Amino acid sequence: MMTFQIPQPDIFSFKECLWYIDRSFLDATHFIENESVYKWLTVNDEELLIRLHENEDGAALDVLNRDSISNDEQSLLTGYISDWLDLEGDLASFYKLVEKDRLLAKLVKQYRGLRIIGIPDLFEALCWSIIGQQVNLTFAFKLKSALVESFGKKLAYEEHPLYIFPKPAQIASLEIDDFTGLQFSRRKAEYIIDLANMFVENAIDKASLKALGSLEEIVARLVEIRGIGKWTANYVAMRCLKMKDAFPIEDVGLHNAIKNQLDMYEKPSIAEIAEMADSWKPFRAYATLYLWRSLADKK
DNA sequence: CGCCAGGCTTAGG
DNA sequence: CCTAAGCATGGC
Repeated sequence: MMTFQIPQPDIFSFKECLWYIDRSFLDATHFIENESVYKWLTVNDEELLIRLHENEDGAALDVLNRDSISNDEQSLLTGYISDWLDLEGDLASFYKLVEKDRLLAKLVKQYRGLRIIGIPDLFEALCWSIIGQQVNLTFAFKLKSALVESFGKKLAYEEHPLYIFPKPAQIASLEIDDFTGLQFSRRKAEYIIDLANMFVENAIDKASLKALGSLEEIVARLVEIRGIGKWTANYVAMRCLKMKDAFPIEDVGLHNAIKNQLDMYEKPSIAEIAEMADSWKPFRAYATLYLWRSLADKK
């Protein structure tokens, strides 16, 4: 095993980030034990078993299946963690922006240091958001775990199974019937298989999507894909491309969070949300994150 | 059993 | 451009 520190920003709470990761405890692509996250990553075509935890100097990363790593590997791993936990995100500016906000002022104090937990792999992010469409989260986690356990690469950490999310080529070779047994709807199976084919044909990739630059262009590009609407496009822009102003305004969880926080009798309309979210620009993704977080601690 | 769920597509104005 | 209906699969 070898260990190194991850440079971390001033405003950062490992505990809050861990809470968010642990929320998807059914997700077999990671595992949490003793406040440490275990995950297999592919770095330069090699599989590394990492353990992310916190020590007296901040966030630290162990590579469990290696005695040493190259500088190149260390910088790739550091970059991965930074992307995963959004360590570059400017929380200070966001907190400043909402310090008097009627919804967020309290939440950013309560969950200070929580950062957007990313899904760095674009294919995984898109699959996950398609899975999450119009079903409750409990069921969505169940679907993802079935997908990963059926078609992902099975590795392990000691006695715990730990998987690598299936590659597009693997999914592209499947039929709709391969999914229905996993409780996927035929429609979602179609979307995911078609998407996998796009990746195989290099019709979509993270770098060129990011290169489009603006949120509007990225969303416009994504919604051209069948099965991806505005909600999914913004969700992926938020969790994979780390666009700080991405805003899944149609999100039911967001609606419920606002309703709770403002003690409303009915969920707010899209128009009302758009209006209150105007002052959250250009950090609407972060506003969404903190509102989602609040759902676990209903008032 | 009924309503809801971190929506999308299609048909019809 | 906007609205409504239909959809598919469970959780609670």
